[in-house]
Amino acid sequence: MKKLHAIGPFNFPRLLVSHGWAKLAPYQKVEGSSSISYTAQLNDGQVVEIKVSDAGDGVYVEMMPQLAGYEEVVRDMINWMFSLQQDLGEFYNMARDHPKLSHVVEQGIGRLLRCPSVFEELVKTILTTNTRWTGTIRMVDALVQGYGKPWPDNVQKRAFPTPEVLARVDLEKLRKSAGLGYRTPYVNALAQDVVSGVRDLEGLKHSEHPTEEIRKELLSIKGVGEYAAASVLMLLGRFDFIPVDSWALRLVSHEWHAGAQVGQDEVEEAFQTWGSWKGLAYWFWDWEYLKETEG
DNA sequence: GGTAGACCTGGACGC
DNA sequence: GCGTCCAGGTCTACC
Repeated sequence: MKKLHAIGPFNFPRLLVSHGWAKLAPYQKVEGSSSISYTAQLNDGQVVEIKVSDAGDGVYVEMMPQLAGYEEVVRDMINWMFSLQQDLGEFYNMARDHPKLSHVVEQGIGRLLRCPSVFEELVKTILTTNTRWTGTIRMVDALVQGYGKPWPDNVQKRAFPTPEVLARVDLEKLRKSAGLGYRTPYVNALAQDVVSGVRDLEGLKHSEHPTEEIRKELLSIKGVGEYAAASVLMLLGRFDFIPVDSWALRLVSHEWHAGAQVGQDEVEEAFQTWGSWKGLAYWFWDWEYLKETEG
């Protein structure tokens, strides 16, 4: 078991619930513990199970089977997925004395759980659009079960399908078996663009291009609109835009407009002062509306 | 640039 | 059990 340190402060349990990704395959909660596992397909095609547990100031990582020569690959993967090297110091300095955000500093929250690849991030995000959360879970599960490579030790566990597999899939079969509906050609086209080299999605992780440029690149993907682009930007560690969905409109409406109908402009305006941390401020805001609806 | 309608599915609801 | 309606973002055609 290997320990990886995080840039502090770090809150593992809160990272797992930072958004819904932990509930989507091939992430899986480890029964009877606070750990999480992820079934990963390595670059050479081997499938491993990676168990990640809380280590206080970082995480413990266990790869099964323990393959020699892959320590660095797995370390980089986990560092990225759990945002271990993300420095939120500047955001914390802004949030520290703010009544709606001081809790992020006190609790060491603000990181978002990621997928190992931007391709997987985008496919999952496309599958969150125009559907309920239960629909997203169903579609992702069907994709993984239908097209993911199995872990040899337990074939019930499968990795997320590669772009190569989704690029050459039978569209009608994908549409029906995974229930992706009209999203089917979007996922297939994205996979084809990755395989053909038209898009270098993984290069976006460490790109030095301005956020607006990356946003335009994301918006050029069929099925990715403003909400989806902003969501993926957040997962890339860029918080200049807010993923405005119907829920965001509801929250802002109740927080600042007494329940009156609002649009994207009002949401952006509400967080204008947070500059390049806008998205994160929105995401972890202490919403009055949530307290009301939770009773 | 703005707007309306279509896309697709599952769940809620009424009968 | 069946039919209808609705919610959820994005795309496309049209103005």
